[in-house]
Amino acid sequence: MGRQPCCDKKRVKRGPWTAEEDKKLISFILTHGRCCWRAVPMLAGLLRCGKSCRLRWTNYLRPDLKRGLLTADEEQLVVDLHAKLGNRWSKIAAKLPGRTDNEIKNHWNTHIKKKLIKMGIDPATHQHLANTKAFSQAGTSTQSTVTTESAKSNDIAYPSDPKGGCSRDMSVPTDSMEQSSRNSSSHGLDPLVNWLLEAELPAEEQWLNFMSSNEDDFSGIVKQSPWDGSTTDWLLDYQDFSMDDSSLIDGARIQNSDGSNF
DNA sequence: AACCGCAACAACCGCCTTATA
DNA sequence: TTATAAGGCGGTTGTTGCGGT
Repeated sequence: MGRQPCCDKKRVKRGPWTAEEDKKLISFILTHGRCCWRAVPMLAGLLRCGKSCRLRWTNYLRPDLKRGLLTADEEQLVVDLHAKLGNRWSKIAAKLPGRTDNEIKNHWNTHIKKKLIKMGIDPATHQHLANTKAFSQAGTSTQSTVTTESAKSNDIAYPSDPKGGCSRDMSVPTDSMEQSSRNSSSHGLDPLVNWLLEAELPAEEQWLNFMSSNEDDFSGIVKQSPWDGSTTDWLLDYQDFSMDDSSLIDGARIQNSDGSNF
């Protein structure tokens, strides 16, 4: 007996979400909190797969999401964490509040990876591409797995970085990353990275938990949700959008009333 | 103006893990 | 203990917009 599909693919809508669908989903979750995702489409009046709803909410509609490109510091942290954790995007994302695994994964693949390659770093292993002529001729260290201290510029700082990145012995073989992540004190990570790896950051669900326990009390949501003062403004703004207003989808998406992104 | 190639990112797919009956 | 449902994760694909020709 095979696994059942998560939804009837013939009956669900696919592709980009419309503003109206977003509105329905947001409205539903604001009213009921997050419950069983499989039931959400039906209850919210959406012709979408529950999984699709979850993804849309998690990666795009959650009010605590930061929008826009990763900052240099965030990018640096991603590199450091990736060196330790590998492609565990959800783990990495957990250390960057307001960022999603999908966002980080995309940013890695489109930006960071290229930067590292340009710098002569293998993005997979975080080691210098030792066998490339250019770097071996330049006398670059060949086996140091690299992470960094801090990013003060847009460039990722790496040892032997021709642009002058800082150097540090970070010889953590990729294969042992899992082990290293369990015992981060065994090597010389930044205190910040260590702390981030060990600390349980506040869960984004906190406010949702609150919502779940106060489903009938919207005043409470307005008082305590991360939307804070801009909450109602945003909701009003959102509801003012025309359904055909594709700028909502294509542009900076959801913005505070002062124009700043969430 | 039209076409093409590329980059960016939203969304999907399939597998894995976890919870529960 | 096992089967199943549901959520979560990571890899991949599809769409869109932009710059160059």
